[in-house]
Amino acid sequence: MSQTSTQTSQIRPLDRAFFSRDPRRVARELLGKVLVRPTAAQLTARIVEVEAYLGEKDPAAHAAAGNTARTSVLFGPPGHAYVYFIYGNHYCLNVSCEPEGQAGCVLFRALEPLSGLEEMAQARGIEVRGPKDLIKLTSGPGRLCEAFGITRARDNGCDLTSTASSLWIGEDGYRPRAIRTTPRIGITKAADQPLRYLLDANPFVSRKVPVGPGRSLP
DNA sequence: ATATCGATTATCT
DNA sequence: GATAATCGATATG
Repeated sequence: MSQTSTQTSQIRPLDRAFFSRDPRRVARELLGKVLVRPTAAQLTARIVEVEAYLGEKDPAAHAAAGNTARTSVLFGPPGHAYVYFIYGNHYCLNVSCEPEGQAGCVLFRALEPLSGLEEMAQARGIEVRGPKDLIKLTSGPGRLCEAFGITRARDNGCDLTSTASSLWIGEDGYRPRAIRTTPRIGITKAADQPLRYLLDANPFVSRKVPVGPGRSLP
């Protein structure tokens, strides 16, 4: 039994207005929603950790470089997939937010797999034998993209509000209990702002939450 | 348990 | 030419 299963498995898409808002608001409300890849196996996974990027004025955001070939999707209409390649190795998935012209987005950092786990394991190239291995499926922005077969060539610009898309976001009635925020992971600029959102105590989040104010001995 | 490090390439300065 | 919204392996306590 998964951590966040629900009675029905009916999944309905989110509308464009949901994404046409401040990325912080979208990030918070995206927790508990479901990412869907309609393959034969029907890949679905619950969103348990995301980060907000605030557009051109956010030094940590790719959009800070302006509207370029790489970032053009961010400046387009909301609800579309922005996929980029990083460290010569990994893809990361975002969804564009705010009205067209504004470049805010939300990065997907961790998912809890719900269905199609065998196909995810195959895509990840790992064997699932216990809960520890299950976490390695979709816990981390690079891992979840590999599990879902997400690449820039295939998915960048995809409309995530349409069930006709090969990748979309829906909701199944699940309501998160406790939501927590922390600083964003792996960035150097604007690293102090608490723009990472996660489901508290969910085992699939990519890193443990810092305990308290970092105290070190003098 | 945490720390450090190498891989590998698109993108920007 | 330097850097990067990461991962997995290896080293060390």
